[in-house]
Amino acid sequence: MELVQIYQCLCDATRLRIIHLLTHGPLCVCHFQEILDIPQVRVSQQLAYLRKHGMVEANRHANWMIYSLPSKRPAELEMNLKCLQDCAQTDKRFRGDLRKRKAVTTNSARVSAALKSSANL
Amino acid sequence: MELVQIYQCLCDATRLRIIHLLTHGPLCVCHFQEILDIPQVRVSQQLAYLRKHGMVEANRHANWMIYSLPSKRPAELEMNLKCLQDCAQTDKRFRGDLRKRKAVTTNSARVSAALKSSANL
DNA sequence: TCTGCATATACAGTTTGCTGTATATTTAAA
DNA sequence: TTTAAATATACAGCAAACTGTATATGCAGA
Repeated sequence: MELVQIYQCLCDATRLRIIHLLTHGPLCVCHFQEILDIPQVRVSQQLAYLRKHGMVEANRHANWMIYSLPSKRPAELEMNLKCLQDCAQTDKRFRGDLRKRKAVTTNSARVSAALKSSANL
Repeated sequence: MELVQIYQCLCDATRLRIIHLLTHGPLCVCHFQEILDIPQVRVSQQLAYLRKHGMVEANRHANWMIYSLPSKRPAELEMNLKCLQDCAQTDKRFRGDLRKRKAVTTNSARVSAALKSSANL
């Protein structure tokens, strides 16, 4: 993976929030929708972009598509994800996303089983 | 500085090489031109983009414009620059740029004085 | 097999960005 | 004050990306 492609994936606010959320574990589309508070189309479109660029992996569980970071990650991606996590810690928006994330994932019992079985972090 | 803006500055191959070069110290436009082997216009345009986004600072020394990273850098920028340096170490292209950089800066005695007086790294 | 839910894709409009050509600006020196 | 060197800007063409509307796909249950 080219370094510049990593930055291309991170250079849009929505994608950046998606990737940041994924550094804390897999999520399904409906979760992104709720956490980010944006229409389903936009979530799917950005996820398609990230998939196309090898930045995320998708696994279907019944009706839900569970997205996660690639299980095998080149060094430069790993470093940048770590850097992103560090930077996000002091940012209001990212912290808010994580708060919502916790609320959303603990409430949806049906999906959480699928999430667990997809966890590769 | 917003994190996403940092990634926007790094998401173009030319800009990425420019920023990487600057992590090793200030340079003037003609140096970029020679190291990157691209026309002067493109260098100036990308530098204008970076300046507009607060990613570089410019100082005139006689005919030359010396570009450098901002003297005061927020934490998230500092972290990402460090990460970039780490990632670049194993990349052929970036290593080649640094090799050229060394050759170019040691050869142009006239400009090197200006470079030294601008060094804030 | 029909229905509903979750998600994806097609398409179009608009914006942003990259590049090249031409021209302008700034500075030092003759 | 003219000239040349270094750099910047204006403009246009084209490609890429973001967004919304509409529609399609895949899956599970009745």
